[in-house]
Amino acid sequence: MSLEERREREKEEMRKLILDAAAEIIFLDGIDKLSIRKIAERIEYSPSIIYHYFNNKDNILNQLMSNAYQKIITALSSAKLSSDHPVERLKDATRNYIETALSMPNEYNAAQLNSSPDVLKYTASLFRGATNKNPALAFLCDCLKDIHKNAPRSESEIELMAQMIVIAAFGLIMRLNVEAELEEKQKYRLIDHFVNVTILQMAGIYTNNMPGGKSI
Amino acid sequence: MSLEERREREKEEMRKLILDAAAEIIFLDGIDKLSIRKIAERIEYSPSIIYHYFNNKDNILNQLMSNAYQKIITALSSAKLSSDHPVERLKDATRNYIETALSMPNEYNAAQLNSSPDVLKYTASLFRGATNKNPALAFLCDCLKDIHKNAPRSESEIELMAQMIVIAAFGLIMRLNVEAELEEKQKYRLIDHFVNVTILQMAGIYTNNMPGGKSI
Amino acid sequence: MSLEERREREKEEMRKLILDAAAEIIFLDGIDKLSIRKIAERIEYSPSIIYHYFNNKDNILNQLMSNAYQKIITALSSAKLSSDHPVERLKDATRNYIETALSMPNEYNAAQLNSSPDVLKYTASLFRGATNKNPALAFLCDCLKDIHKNAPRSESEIELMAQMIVIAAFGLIMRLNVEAELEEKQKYRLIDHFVNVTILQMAGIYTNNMPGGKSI
Amino acid sequence: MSLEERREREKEEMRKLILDAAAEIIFLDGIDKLSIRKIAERIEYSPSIIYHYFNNKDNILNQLMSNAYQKIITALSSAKLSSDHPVERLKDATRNYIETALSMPNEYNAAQLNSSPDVLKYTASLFRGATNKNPALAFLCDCLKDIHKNAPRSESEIELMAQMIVIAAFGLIMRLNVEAELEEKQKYRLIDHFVNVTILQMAGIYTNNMPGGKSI
DNA sequence: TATGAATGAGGCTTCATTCAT
DNA sequence: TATGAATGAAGCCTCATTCAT
Repeated sequence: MSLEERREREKEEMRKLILDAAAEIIFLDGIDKLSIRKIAERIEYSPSIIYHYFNNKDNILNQLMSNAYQKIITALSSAKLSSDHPVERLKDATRNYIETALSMPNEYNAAQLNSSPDVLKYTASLFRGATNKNPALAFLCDCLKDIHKNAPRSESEIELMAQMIVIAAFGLIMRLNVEAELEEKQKYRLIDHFVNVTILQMAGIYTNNMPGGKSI
Repeated sequence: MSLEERREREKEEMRKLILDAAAEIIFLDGIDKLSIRKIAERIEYSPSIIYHYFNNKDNILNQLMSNAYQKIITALSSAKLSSDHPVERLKDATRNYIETALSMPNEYNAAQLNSSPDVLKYTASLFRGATNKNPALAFLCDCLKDIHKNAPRSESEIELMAQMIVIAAFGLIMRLNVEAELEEKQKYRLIDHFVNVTILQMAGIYTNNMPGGKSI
Repeated sequence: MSLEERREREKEEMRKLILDAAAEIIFLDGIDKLSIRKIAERIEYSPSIIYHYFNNKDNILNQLMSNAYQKIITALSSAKLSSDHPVERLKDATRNYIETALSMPNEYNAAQLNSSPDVLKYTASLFRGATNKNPALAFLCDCLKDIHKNAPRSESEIELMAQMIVIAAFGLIMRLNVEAELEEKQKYRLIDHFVNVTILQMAGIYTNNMPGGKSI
Repeated sequence: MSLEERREREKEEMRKLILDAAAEIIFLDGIDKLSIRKIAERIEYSPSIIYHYFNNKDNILNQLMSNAYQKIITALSSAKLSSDHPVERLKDATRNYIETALSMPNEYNAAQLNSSPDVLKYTASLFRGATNKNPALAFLCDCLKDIHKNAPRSESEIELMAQMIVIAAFGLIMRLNVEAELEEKQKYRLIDHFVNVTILQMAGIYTNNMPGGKSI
């Protein structure tokens, strides 16, 4: 079986090569400039060969989207051990998530705006019970439970809270990508406020008062 | 003048026909699948005639975007007079906004995800001082000021709050559009929670406690 | 008949209007940018009406070409009376011709490069006996005969001489138009040399020696 | 390598096929009627395949122009060794040049009337010092220097002379192409006169007298 | 006389995909 | 496994021309 294994491995490498090239093109030119020809050019093969590794262009795109999502999840989990205090963990993770997403705007947009089942498998967050399938939600729920451990909420309440946070973070990232000309300073002002204030409000922590205004 | 008037009316109708067709295509296939050819096919005219009514494809798109924008603004302002109580007004307006946006998903997406200056002129919300240019933000700020009239916040704090709300609403709408297969029930659960709880948290109203859990 | 006459006059005026507009477009944008629509725009009528005055675009073009040629001929004849001395007249006329042609490069090119019989009727210069049809040749032949009146050449010889001059002048103008980036100074150096030396050589006047080199 | 070689050869053949078709179209309809579609039709392939062999339409045109240029240069240089006597060489070369040009009228016209820098690189003849860049001028200057070696002229005078000859030859070729209906007999009469008389006059050889009239 | 609507052909070009080799 | 040739559909757009009014 060694031969077949090696073949499979080589095939896998080629697939990766193609996906990387595609990712680069998307990063540089945007998703609708991606074409089989451009991929072929970049990997220095002929366009036709790509069809040996993927059925068609959509296939490639879907693979790509899922991969992008994986990256973000990985980034998220790096925050898992960051602090004992759940609120700190929540803030760290959110900031991580936002920054990772902003570092690969095209893939993030493409993945998060893609409605194909292949991609939604990874990105869907709104259905009831999504926590069990979606690591980002799962992580948030853990934090939220921890935060409210003295006056426990129902699973359902916690999930809704987490979903609202995910939704809002998504909105922030998306608009920052769209309004790309925004000044850096204002960009970080918004992110800071989101992480330091808004999330905590959504997590049900803050009272009436803003946090002393110093961060504003 | 009757002749000329009738002609003008007919021209306007044709323009509307074209715009409707375009909207439908965007709705079905997404914005980057819109083409002059597809529009022509749908209205059962030759492609060239479209250039009789619009200078070029971008023209059509811009018209479409600004129409979408108008609809939303109209929806918003209908909430203006809805109630004396600012919290109610806030909730009404948000719900209105969300529902209007969801009623024309692809136009909304197209408008809100478009980075061209022409469109951003209407949709940009994140820059400092956006309140002065963006009616949705302006409306939110008015409510927020009213809500906090007993312990006034700075203009800047209020704007940030409003921006966070806009961002979150945008995130919600966007994800609902992407996860279009979501069950209706869950969809309205999320919207209700957003309008009845999340917004109020973001507006700095709610304390630690959820509102009795009745809406969950 | 007064009514019909007036109608005809008005029709003629419209035709002129159209031709003028066409000429202007050709002058500004070059001949292959000429279109019925552009003409219509310029005269502030609808494109269709143009077909009331001309059968088609080619018609317009042909009319235009002949007109351009007429202008040049007119310019030529202004030299007719310039001097008693035939050599001076020859030089004057040639310079006039060249300068008029250079002042309307697009029309000149278009007219002179057009092979349609309608235009050739005016521009053809090479056939035997062309002198009788072509005023430019006729004028040249007159000068040449005058110049050589002491040792008369045959009509045929004179015509050949004139044709060579016409050909050469045409070559000069054409290349100056093509090599439009040429420095002004060099441009006039070439024209001067052509008028002061080359023509005289072709007219059989000069001997071995250049004219003292002062003009070079 | 045989496979690759054969492929390359076939590719070259296809390129030639395309260029020939283009030349034919230009010959029949003029340069601004050339289109990818027409070429495709003529070679009985689909339009898109043409982009497999050339990057774009301009590419094809440029190839065509430079081929035309090469042909002429080759024709010219074949006259280089034709005779010891410089006057004979001058006459031979000129005749060669004219005949080569007339054998590919539309390519010649297209090349010589093209104002794009890419083409002018090859065809520009009027600027001061053009002799150093333009083989045709260079060849002429060599002859002229040789002819006048007993009473040398300045480089500058020689270049002007050569330029006048080039201009006149260009004018002759061009008008022969435009007046394509001219009788063969008259056509050769003009060429003969140009080569046997006019050039020599322009080269500063002939005196007052025509060469015995025998050629007329 | 004059118009606006409409078309079909044609302009360049890019692309996903198939197929023979 | 890999290639190059080839196509047909599609992208945007311009134009000459016709026709009903």
